Amino acid sequence: MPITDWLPAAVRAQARERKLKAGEALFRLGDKSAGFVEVVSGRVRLSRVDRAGRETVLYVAAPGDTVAEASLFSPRYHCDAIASTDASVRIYPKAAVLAAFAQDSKAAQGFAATLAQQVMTLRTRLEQRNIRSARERVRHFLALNAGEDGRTVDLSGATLKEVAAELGLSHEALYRTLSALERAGEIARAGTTITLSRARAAV
Amino acid sequence: MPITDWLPAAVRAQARERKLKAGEALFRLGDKSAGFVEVVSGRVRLSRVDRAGRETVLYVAAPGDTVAEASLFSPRYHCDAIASTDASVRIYPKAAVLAAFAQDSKAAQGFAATLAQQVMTLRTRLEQRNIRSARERVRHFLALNAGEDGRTVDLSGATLKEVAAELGLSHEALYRTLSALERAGEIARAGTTITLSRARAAV
DNA sequence: CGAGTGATTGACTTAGATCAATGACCGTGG
DNA sequence: CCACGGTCATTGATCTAAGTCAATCACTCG
Repeated sequence: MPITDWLPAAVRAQARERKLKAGEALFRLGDKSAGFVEVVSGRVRLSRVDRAGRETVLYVAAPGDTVAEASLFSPRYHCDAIASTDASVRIYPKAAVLAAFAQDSKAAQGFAATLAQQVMTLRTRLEQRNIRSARERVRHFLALNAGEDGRTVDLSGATLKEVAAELGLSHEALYRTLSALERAGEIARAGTTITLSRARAAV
Repeated sequence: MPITDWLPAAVRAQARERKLKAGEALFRLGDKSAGFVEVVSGRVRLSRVDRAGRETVLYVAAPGDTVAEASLFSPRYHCDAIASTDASVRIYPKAAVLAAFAQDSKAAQGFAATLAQQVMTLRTRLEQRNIRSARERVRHFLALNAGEDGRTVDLSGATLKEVAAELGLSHEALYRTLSALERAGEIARAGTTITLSRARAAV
């Protein structure tokens, strides 16, 4: 869900760019919230540090991800944001965003729609993680990512390693599972595309 | 995030109640969207059925959960909603909700805030699932759920079995991990409460 | 032409799932 | 008032799927 889908150009124009060195903090728990953030390059992790000094990672944002949307409605940040690699980000000032929402209810709806969509996607992904078996997990993934025709999955743009990470599997496990499915005749692979065979064992 | 936190009473008053028998569909993919849904009792699953007739579960909603928020912004539902048990739900009519948002930008913001909060929670939960080791997973959970003092986790209201499900562990694994942590002196347990010991090995 | 990365496959190990059994509680119906 | 059925909490034994380590091949990029 690219940010351009819902954020009015007028607001986007007010973004502040910022470069971060690996290890540098973008904001810290308790800081006054400046706005929400889009990661342009690098990785930024959100985390909390407990009394014992131990860091608990909440999320690792990759390019294209946005974080701290909730800070729009809160005076302070609720966790730390730290660059895991050299990174660059865009900060969308809270005041500008909220003003846009107040004036233009379409913009607010677009924002809500994007968030609702994300909630759905995340719930689905979480559901996926409840599946224990690698094979079932991969089937779940393929079923959900099949294109219009319901039987073709196009991976172009993502490496299998990335898919493995999304599935919560080691890349080796994914390779093996895919070959097993292929050997079993459930899928056929051609380069960047996977085709589901119609003949499927009943569940 | 209870629905009363953000949905204006005027809209709540317009909810339609509906009872479902186990197996009965609340809506189906492609149906015109009536509004979003709060599950009052029972379980409702969201799923899709692929060409081969195989059902892929996207999410299982329990009492208190809301589903199909995104349908507010879409003319049709994008999946099936089927009662897994006898269930009752409340449907909040789209028109009423959207009208409230248009008139009262506070309501729209409240909605967005709730969604943003959920996105954060879900991302965190997903991050948790990326942790392979049961022990680390439990530590992550405890660190995130520690109360104000940063070292007390109160489980009242949730059984350990429920916690295990949330963590994506078998309940046995959770029991064992907790006893191991206790034996190791990392935590102390007293009935429904778990206390983190300050003395923690450095990471 | 190396260096770096993805894709793939083999061998080995282990953490956690699964199956099982037990005790503590709790409500409830006779 | 108590026996009975149900659920949670807990622990033991066993098994296997998936992680980890490792090696190879194909590419691509300066």
